[in-house]
Amino acid sequence: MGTVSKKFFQDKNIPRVARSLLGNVLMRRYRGETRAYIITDVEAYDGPRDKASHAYRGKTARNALMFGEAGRWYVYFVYGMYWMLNMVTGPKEYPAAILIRGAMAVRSPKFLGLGNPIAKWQSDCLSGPGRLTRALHIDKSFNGQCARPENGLWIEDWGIKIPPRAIRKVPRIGVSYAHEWAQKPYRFVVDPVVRERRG
DNA sequence: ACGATGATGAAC
DNA sequence: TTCATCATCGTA
Repeated sequence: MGTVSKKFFQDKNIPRVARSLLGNVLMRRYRGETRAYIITDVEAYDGPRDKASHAYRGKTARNALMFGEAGRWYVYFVYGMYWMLNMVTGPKEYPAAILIRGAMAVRSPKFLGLGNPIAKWQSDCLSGPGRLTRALHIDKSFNGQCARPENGLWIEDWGIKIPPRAIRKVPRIGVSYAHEWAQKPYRFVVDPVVRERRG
């Protein structure tokens, strides 16, 4: 329970960290209002050999954060329109990050911390990394920030457990250029059907 | 299936 | 300095 700290993200097993992030809660404070989003869709970008990763061709001005300390946001711009929200993960100098692709908005902040089953929360789905950052007003100003409440964007553990059979391991999106790495099941999604059934 | 829309990085 | 590409999305 409580704010997820740097230590959680320092694990060298990046796919494992990505998977454990499902069910954690992305928190956003914007113009005096705090909103909560249960993370349902993530992708792991794992180390210098991952051909799908920005870090594959070495350190550059854009990706330098991926080589730095875990627990900071890595936010970059793609396709002339969209901001991608990533959490820097892994040991220092090991370039890795987790892209947050989807979440469920918790409608009623009154449920904060009550441990209600996930199915009983009235919520809206945010599907797609570009839609998510647009909805949360996330832009480059978060790049390099620590994930802490003071910075307006952080992650909390509410003790929500996603049953293993509700998690689909599938290939990552939009990385067909990555050859054999494109097929690796580094995307973790909470299956919406199972999510409804189980609660 | 394709266009919007601009940063990035590699080539020249 | 040019140029292809891009961890996407909305419309068709």
